[in-house]
Formats: sequence, structure tokens, C-alpha cells
Amino acid sequence: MPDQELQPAAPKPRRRQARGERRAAQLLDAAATVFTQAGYAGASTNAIAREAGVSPGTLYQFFPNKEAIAVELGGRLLEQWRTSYGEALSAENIRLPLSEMVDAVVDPLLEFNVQNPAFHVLMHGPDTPGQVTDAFEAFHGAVLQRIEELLALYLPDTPRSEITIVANTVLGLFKAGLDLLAVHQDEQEAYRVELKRVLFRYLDPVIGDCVLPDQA
Amino acid sequence: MPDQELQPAAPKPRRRQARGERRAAQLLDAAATVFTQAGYAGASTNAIAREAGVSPGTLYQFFPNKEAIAVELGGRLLEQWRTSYGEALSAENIRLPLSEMVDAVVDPLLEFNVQNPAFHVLMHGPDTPGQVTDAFEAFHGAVLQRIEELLALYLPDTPRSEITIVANTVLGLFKAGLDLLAVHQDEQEAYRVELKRVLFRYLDPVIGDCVLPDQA
DNA sequence: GACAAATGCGAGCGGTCGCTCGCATTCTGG
DNA sequence: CCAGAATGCGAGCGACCGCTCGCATTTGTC
Repeated sequence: MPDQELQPAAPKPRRRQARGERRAAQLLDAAATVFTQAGYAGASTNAIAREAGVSPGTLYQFFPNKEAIAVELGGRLLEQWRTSYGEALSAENIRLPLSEMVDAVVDPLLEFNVQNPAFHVLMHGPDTPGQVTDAFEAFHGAVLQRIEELLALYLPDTPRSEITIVANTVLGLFKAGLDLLAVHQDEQEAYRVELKRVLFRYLDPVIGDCVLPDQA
Repeated sequence: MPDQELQPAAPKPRRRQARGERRAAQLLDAAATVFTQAGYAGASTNAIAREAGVSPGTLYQFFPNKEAIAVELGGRLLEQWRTSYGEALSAENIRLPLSEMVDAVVDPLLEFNVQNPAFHVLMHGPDTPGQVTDAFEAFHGAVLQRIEELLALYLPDTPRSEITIVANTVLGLFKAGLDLLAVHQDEQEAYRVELKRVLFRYLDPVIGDCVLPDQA
């Protein structure tokens, strides 16, 4: 048997017309809306189809089941994240003063999350299907590693386990800021400032007066 | 018409034997377990009954519907909170140095939440019934007011709106700490320390070197 | 022991949900 | 223009859920 099909079960050689692509995207948009309003479990596929203005049968023309909708939506969000804001955590901002670095990192991340509330819902919903959870957790881990690398540059002598704790704490504080922004949708600006203050004051004693190694 | 029944629709003059009280408590414990594992919507009444080792019919002998289970459980948790830990935010700790005050406030609150995970689930679940949400929000508001009063003592000249923002931020940081404890169930101690560090560093510049008014 | 109330059971009712299926309509390639 | 594929519909199936109901058993009271 020659290696004619090495890809493990080529996902879907289904051919799609432009109309189909539009419908699929439209259904994902509708799913994002309904997931945001009702959570994953609370969102019925019929409601998603209704929101998209199509019949339930049409929905299942493009997605084999409800979980696949969440998986695709999650993938699209992660993709969007990487292409649009993945640079926020890059090494570009390393040599900025701490307060400016916090600005440079927090602002785009907040922006993305405010404009894509489904991201937060899928990431933290108690009923999100495992496959989506896994993808988000991989992403979560990648972000954590980024933060750890940044911190490690400032703290070369600190054991990695402590840096991991600081990184997780920073990420947790960011999520807390997201919740505050969501709850107090008026006054978003005030809480954005407050989140930055929290992060600055938390990190300042840790890395504020570290002397960075000279440019490599 | 004399005032024979001034209480608005006396809830349930149903008489209960000791066995019934035990069953009800047992069902509430089972509900706490199932709610914690599956969330409110994901918890089926049959699953709660099964967890308690009784039949669905028996469950409905003691609770008129699923929502009432959550309401009673929420009430029991709030009651437990008030009688056991309600003093943590009292004025007793006001005159302590900031770091000790953070200890005195955070430790009992964390303890309660770690031992009653259903509290967090019901409070933040996207599908918790409105009546429970209302009760929790009333509680939430009371806690906020407590924190605001504490802060106002340190900052008599700061406008109330700013104090509100700081209080909400403090509460949000505490919730973030809860999440971190829940995710990293090993290393709870490390994250407990880290949460206190965050709170201390956030609050120290605000109230750390304030001179409190003399004893009243 | 007798009687009523309280407690206990579990099959099953009505409803919703995820999803299917048969069939009509629209698009694409030749 | 036509054959076949892609797209679209919506009634309805099977499963599960919240909850009920008729009836059996246990408990408290006299």
C-alpha cells in the first residue's frame, strides 16, 4: 500500500462554493453572539441557526455537530489573535520603562478581548468542550511562556519556578481586569487605568530597578 | 378582614420531622457537589438526587423546583459566611499595619472559598437563576460597602467615586486570587502569598503611610 | 395497635435539544 | 442547456431534562 494518503484521515475534501464560505462565516458570527449571551451549553444550535437567519439543517451542512462550531470559532479567534495582536508580547517592548511596557502589552490585549467577548466566554465557560479547552490551554501556555521569558530576562538569577508563579499571577491579574471591564462597561477607562496601576505596582519592586544586560 | 395573615403568603407551614431535615441538608450537600462539578445548568435534578442516594420524587418532596435548590443552597452559604467569617472585614483590623490587615482579611476569605467551591460557582456561573444572583449581588454590594468604608477611613479626602473604583479593584483582585488557587491546587500556599503581595503592593502607595485619625 | 402525616419510590409526562432526512432550489463545469 | 454537486429547508426523531403522581413505607401521637 503506497503512501497515497499519509495525512491521517484528510479532514474534509468537501468542496465549497463562495456562498458556502459566507454561510459558514455567518454561522460562526452568529455562534459567537449566542455563545456570548448564553454560554456554550446554553446556546442551542437552533438559536444559532435562527440568529444567522438559516434553518437548522443548513447549519449542519457546514458543521457536523455543536462542538465543531465551538472548535472552529475558537480556532478563528486564536488565529485572529495571533495575526493581530500576537506581537504585543514580543521582545520589542522589553527595553521600555516598566510603565510604558505595561501600556504596550495591556492595551492591545484588552482591546482584543473587549471586541471579541466570545474569546473570554469560551476560555472560561465551565461547559466548553474539551477540544476547545485544549486549544485554549495550549494558547494559554504559550502566552505564559512568553511572559516567563520576558520576566526571565529581567531576573536571570531567580529560579524558574518562582518566575512561573509570577507569570501566572500576572495573567490572573489581567483576567481580573477583563472581568472588571466587563462588569463596569461604563467607566472602562477608569478600570483600564486601575489594571495598569495594579500590574505596575506588582511588578515594579520585582523588575523595576533591574539593570538589563546590554544589547545582545 | 383582621390581620390574621400579615406575612405575605407564609412560605410553607409544612411540618417536617428530623429525618426530613436531614434529607434536605443531604440534598443540599449533594447539590453543592453537583453544581461545583457541572455548573447550575449542567446539574440535573436526577443527578443531584442520585448523588444524595434518593429518588427524584424524594428530592421534590423538599424543594419545589431546581431553582429553589440553588436558592436554598445560596442562602445557606451566605448564612454560613456571615456567621463564620463576616467579621473578617470588620473594623477590628483597621488599625493593624497594612500587611497584617491583608493577612487578617484575606486568609479567612480564602479559607471559606476553598472549602465551599459551590459559592464561587453559583456566584459567577453564567446560568445561575436570577433570584440567587440577586442575593449574591446584594452580598457582593455589602462586601464592597465594607471595603469602601475601610478605605474611606484611610482616605477621607478622596472622592467617593475613586474609592469605589479601588474597592471594586480590590475585590476583583481577590477573585483573581481565588481562580489562581483553584487552578494551581498544588502550590496553593505560593499563590496565597502572591495574592497578598499583589494586594499589599497595590494598596501600600494608597493607604500605607496615611496617618489614621486618633481613636474615636 | 390505629390512624394520619411525613417520607420514599420510580415510571413516565411534556418539553427542549442536538441532530437527521427527504426533498426543493441554486450554482458550476462542460 | 443539462447533469450533478452544493446549498437550503423544516418537520420530526431519539435522548434527556425538570418535574408529577399514584402508591408503598415509616414515623409520631393517642
